[in-house]
Amino acid sequence: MAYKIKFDNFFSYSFSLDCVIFGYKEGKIYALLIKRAMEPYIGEWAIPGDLVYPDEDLPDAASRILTELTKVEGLLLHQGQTFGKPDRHPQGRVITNAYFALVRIDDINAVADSWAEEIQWVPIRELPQLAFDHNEILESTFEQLGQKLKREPICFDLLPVKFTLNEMQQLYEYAFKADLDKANFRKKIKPIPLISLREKQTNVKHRPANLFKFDVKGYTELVEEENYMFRM
Amino acid sequence: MAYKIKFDNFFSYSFSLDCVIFGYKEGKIYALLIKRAMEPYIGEWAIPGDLVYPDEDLPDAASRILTELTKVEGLLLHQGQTFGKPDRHPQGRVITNAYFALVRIDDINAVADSWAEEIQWVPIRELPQLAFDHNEILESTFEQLGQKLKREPICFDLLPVKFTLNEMQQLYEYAFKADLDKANFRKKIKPIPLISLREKQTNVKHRPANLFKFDVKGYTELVEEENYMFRM
DNA sequence: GCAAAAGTGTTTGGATTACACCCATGC
DNA sequence: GCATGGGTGTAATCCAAACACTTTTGC
Repeated sequence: MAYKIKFDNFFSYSFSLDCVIFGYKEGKIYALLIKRAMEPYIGEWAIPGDLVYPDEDLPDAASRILTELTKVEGLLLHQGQTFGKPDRHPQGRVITNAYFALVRIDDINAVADSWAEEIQWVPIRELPQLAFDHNEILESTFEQLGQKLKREPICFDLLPVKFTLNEMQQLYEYAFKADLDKANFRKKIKPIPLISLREKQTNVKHRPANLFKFDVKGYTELVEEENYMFRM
Repeated sequence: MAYKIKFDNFFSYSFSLDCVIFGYKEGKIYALLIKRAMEPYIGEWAIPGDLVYPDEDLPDAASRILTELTKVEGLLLHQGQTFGKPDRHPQGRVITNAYFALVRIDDINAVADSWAEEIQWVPIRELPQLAFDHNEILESTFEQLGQKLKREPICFDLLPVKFTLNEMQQLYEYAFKADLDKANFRKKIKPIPLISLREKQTNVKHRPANLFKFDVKGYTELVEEENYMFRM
């Protein structure tokens, strides 16, 4: 059965990469969407993506897309699912692989350029109808983000460098669609090495919360020396 | 930046699918490998895989490969990672997606045909050097299997239909490279709906163990009616 | 009886839960 | 003072680990 069709005839596929950019703000997780400035699906909202260049490795293509859109460099990218329905792209057989990046919304200044007419941060639970099979891609990728939030300390890539414990709690509440008890949440995160800054929230009309930052070095040591496993 | 190169020039990639077939026997998890009967890497051990046909969806291609090799049909297939280093295939840009299937070793009778000179079940922790980047693919896929074994009742796809609790325990011990306490293991699986058959092991030189089978209907009801979550 | 593995019960300590209470700030 | 969230303590409960013990089979 195999290889009945001449091997070379198979070099007629295209391969793209869709880069889901997640951000977090005021209790909601957002995805960065673009309004497409080109066919197909011109004028519709979509995940930023591009074809993979002939000599480009997949993570490099994901970095490139992220950097072009947000000017952010050097971020860790996570591979998601691959989508390849024969008819998913109107112009031919294009298989696409989702990648996702976690960014601090306030640190980046995404601008629409040749990519897009317009860009927009949309709460992941309030998505409009998207181009291609991008609703499916985004849902599956968010699901995977949820899995990773449980076992890797990547919430700190979404939170501001200095954050309050309540901001952290709300991130998990949104991701898992669950209400958490404040006291219990704080007991649970006790083993995570956080540096308590001697700084407080400002401009709040209630008792200001303490600011923390993630202790990357302490975390690495914990993992290496005491076999610590992050779990939420 | 985007689309500087003419779109059509991009339709020069090929896309393949590698289908990792996992089986379980006597305390070890195995993968089914083929000895390649064609170039490239002729004569070397590899994961069975094939190019995806132009009008074929990815899960269909995975099913096709599985069926051609093992004659087993209708199994659930799980998507794994995608591998796309530009130089991973000597004959051009071939991006590949791993899929994995779980089978009962004794139920299938895999035969080498046009695919392969020879086929072999190899314990996943004792792999030889493989063709392409297949060592990397297999390790990543086994890692993913481990993740799924923790949160989905898929161990029953690997175990014989009638199995002993010790066989089940040993599967988890191999997957997680850990020794488990018998009494505690049995307490842990208490909530999983198993049907205790009125049958015992035969041909053992010690007290024969009771045989069980997974209660699919009971499991589905538990999930739907009581929001049960499988967890190991 | 003995070896080998099946199968079950008890104890203990640590984690999770629910809930109550006090604290600091703006107005 | 009061509203609003920040921040902490306690008791009850559940769960997991450690370990001991009994049972059933072949030889």
